[in-house]
Amino acid sequence: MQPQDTRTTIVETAAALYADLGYSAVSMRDVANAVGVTPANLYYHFGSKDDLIREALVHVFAHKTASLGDVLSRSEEADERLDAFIRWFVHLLVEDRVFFRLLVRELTDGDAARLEYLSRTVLERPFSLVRSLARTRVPDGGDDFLVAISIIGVVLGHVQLSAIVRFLPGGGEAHLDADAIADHVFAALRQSFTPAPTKDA
Amino acid sequence: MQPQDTRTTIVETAAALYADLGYSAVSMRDVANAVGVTPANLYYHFGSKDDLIREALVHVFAHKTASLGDVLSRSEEADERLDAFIRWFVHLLVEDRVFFRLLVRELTDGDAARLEYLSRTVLERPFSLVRSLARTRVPDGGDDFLVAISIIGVVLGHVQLSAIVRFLPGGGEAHLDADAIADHVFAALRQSFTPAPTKDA
DNA sequence: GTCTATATTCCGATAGAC
DNA sequence: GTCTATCGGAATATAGAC
Repeated sequence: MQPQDTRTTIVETAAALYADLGYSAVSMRDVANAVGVTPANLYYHFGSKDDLIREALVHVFAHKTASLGDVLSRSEEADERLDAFIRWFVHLLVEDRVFFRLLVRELTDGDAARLEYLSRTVLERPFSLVRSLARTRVPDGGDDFLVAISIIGVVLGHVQLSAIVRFLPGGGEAHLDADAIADHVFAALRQSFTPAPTKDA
Repeated sequence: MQPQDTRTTIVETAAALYADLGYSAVSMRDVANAVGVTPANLYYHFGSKDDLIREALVHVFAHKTASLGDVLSRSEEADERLDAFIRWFVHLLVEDRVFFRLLVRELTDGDAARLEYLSRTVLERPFSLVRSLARTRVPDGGDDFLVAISIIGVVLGHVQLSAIVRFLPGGGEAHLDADAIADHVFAALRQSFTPAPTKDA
């Protein structure tokens, strides 16, 4: 975070506040106070609150999937690639709280334009990679699109439900560990999307 | 919605607005205008905005899982029970938009007290049922708690990602149908959590 | 039980000095 | 580029008439 230009500090501070509290719960005054400047300063750098929100989203989401290509290019073997993706995605969601929470907020509250932007910039690339991963393991008549959604969805669901794990019977700290989640999801998906021996063939 | 007492109308109107826009984005004026009364009237029925939010959540979540017991008691066979749960849960999330969106909002923004309440009233019961379902199919050394989280999480993830399905390559209306999602998730989970033939045994 | 009227604080946003 | 000062309106909430 070192000393950097005010504009970047504002964007990063705003993103963290929006992730924690939501857009409408965070006023321009709140952001200004957290940064240590006056509200008027924010209006010098950004035309409106909506502009600041948009820039904060771009800042957090941009280039977030850049490393995925490298992760997947390390192996040609299907299981290893699936494992690598799951581990990468779980760690991203668990460790980058701002990214995870803004992602969920956008899935819930984003308008069509922002959702389309989000899809193109952060999700389309990993989604296409996951979908081609899925295509090699989907059973006859299966839908590789839905398989890809399941892979992404089960990871998202796990991280989201971690908010109540400690309130559910049998839940404990061990179920919140990123590697434990990744291990479990990989073991499940590996079996799920490997064609099983059919009984009537 | 027929003519009913003002208090109930306020609660239901508020719940719908909170689900769509979020708590802080909806003012007491907004709720009052939507109901057709004055803001002062809301403060006759509810002590504060937080009280109204709390009552709206209780109204939407209470007894929401009452029908699950009946659904699961119709069969003793493991696959049929898993299928019945998945179908019931997918339809609940897809068809009750207010419930689904308030559930996601609480998972994201709820404080510990509200999350504990949410867990007890809506999630603990289905969770325990899913967990006992899981216990019969989890492989040796598997964690039935994480299996239950996966089952609930993949359904939640599917419905949540439906917001961007139309923006992803290959996505279409067919992938938004509740029964199509339920069919796919059941087929996937059935294989995933049935012990597969082990190679080294 | 619902209203009018209002107190007080906070909101997004702008003008203009430095 | 950052500030002080402020505008007009909207926020939560209350007092008191009907």
